[in-house]
Amino acid sequence: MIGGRWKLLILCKLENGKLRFSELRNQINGITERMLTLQLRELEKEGLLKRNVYPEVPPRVDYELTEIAKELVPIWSQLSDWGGKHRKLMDTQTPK
Amino acid sequence: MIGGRWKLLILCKLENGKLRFSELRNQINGITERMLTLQLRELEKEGLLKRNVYPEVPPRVDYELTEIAKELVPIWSQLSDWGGKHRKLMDTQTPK
DNA sequence: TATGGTACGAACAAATTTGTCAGTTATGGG
DNA sequence: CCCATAACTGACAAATTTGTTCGTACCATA
Repeated sequence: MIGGRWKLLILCKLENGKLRFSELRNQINGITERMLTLQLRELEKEGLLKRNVYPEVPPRVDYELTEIAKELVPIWSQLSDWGGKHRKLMDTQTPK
Repeated sequence: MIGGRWKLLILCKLENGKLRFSELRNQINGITERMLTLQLRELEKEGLLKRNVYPEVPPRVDYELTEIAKELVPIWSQLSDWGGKHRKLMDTQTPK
């Protein structure tokens, strides 16, 4: 469910609260609008995030983690710690 | 590093000790020899598992988790717990 | 009337990951 | 000599994921 190039990254950005589409786009280096849309849609379908549309002009939409996704936060933070600890291992694949 | 369709599965199988190539092949439903080889090679390069070749005939090779990979065990077991707890969420993608 | 910002969608192409299938090596047993 | 076995390897194809480029609706403002 959280596989692929962007999903974990998106979820992490939402760890500290709601973000708008454009905020996510700006914070995630290299993602295209298309990919962001696709991934957000999938995460929504999977029940990991909630999409809020505000009926304004210009349009405003934001995203937030569901309760279920919040339970994952401590887990991926452990993964992140592991990654930090064994950083050298990852040099083979981080260059890009 | 542990992304893709097979890697976590392979690592999980090795949680309780060494397994031979053929044992992995038999325990992992649906994997082809080619995929198993490729994934094992990558996991080895990444430093997550160790390959032992015994100079016998017929040939024997087995694989085991490295210390570093063992540190990941509790983490993916938490992921697994999370999955069990929210199983209904996953019905969308488990059918196959 | 023309322009701009926001959050997309659609058509298509490129790249990456998986899968299929047919070998290969090495050696002891019949 | 021929066969069987374990663990692969290589050529190629199919499927999946990502990326590129353009277009849309909406209304406010100049």
